[in-house]
Amino acid sequence: MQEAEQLDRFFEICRQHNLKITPQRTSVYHALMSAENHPSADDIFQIVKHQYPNITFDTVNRTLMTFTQIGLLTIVESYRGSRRFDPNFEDHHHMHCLKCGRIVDFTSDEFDQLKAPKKLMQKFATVLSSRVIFNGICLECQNKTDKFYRNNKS
Amino acid sequence: MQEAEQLDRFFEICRQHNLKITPQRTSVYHALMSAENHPSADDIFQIVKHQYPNITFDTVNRTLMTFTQIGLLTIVESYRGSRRFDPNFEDHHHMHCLKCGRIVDFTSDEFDQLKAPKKLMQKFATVLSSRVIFNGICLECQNKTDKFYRNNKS
DNA sequence: TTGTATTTAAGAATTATTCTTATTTAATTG
DNA sequence: CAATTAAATAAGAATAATTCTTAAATACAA
Repeated sequence: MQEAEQLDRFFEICRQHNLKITPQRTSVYHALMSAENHPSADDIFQIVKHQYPNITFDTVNRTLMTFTQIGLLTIVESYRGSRRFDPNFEDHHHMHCLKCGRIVDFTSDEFDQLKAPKKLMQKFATVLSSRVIFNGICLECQNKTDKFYRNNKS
Repeated sequence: MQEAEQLDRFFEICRQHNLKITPQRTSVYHALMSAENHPSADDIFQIVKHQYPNITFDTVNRTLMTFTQIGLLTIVESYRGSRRFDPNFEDHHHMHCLKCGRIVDFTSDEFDQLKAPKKLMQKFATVLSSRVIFNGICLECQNKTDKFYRNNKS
């Protein structure tokens, strides 16, 4: 999607949810689209601060949570550290590095098709999404000597 | 495994890692074995406090992190809230309720067999574990009217 | 029984997130 | 193009979760 189209889609979705289109919100959305995978609220805050030096972390974080509520984002599963967001709605799966906390996306048609067992559905009314997660050690971390918790700090 | 056997295994693993067998550690281990699925450090703290009223949260939490390092536990993936632990090393998978944050275990021979795509392995030296995660709304939460973030507080 | 490295309790510090309140502003309407 | 008003923001305090620092206590090896 082109940048202009993306912005139009953003404005459209805000209108659909009666959210005012403020410069701050637009800037947060912009930062998100340009951010590396799975940014934290602070990552986005640092970017937006360049444009709006007076913006507060709370505003950025609240905006991200609002975006999550209206379906512009999801929150990524993690093992600790700060919450991380994901604007990528393409089907995809995650590999976590247990040393550095990096989360790498990958795609798999096979994994996209997995269905929840029927037995499980007796406890759950609705399934909204699914994901396959691998945990391991990335190449960069392989030679580091630091100890690590089985599931480590991000 | 019987309770006595479990304790013996615990002592054995502590010895292997040169960890002293303190009453506090033993109590934390005990609480873990009796806890409901995926307890938080505070859940365990509340249990252990009955036996050791002077124990601090820090001791319990540090002990749990130590147990994680020596492979007695894993940390469960989550979308927010406090860290949750899992002493269950049987292969299993998770369903998260996005409203109440409950995490339900389920088993699946099919899911146990999933292999990371070869392409991914160019970025990762080692794969240690994998899990399939479903997100949805549990039956109990289905009729609640509260708003919720796409991925909600635990 | 003694020595010592480890572990603990206590409390302070840090990190992440959310709340409260007064002010500002987007966007609707006259 | 004002005036109105509900929504959004900034600022700072509050809360929640976790980790650090230090001095005292203790497991256990010798």
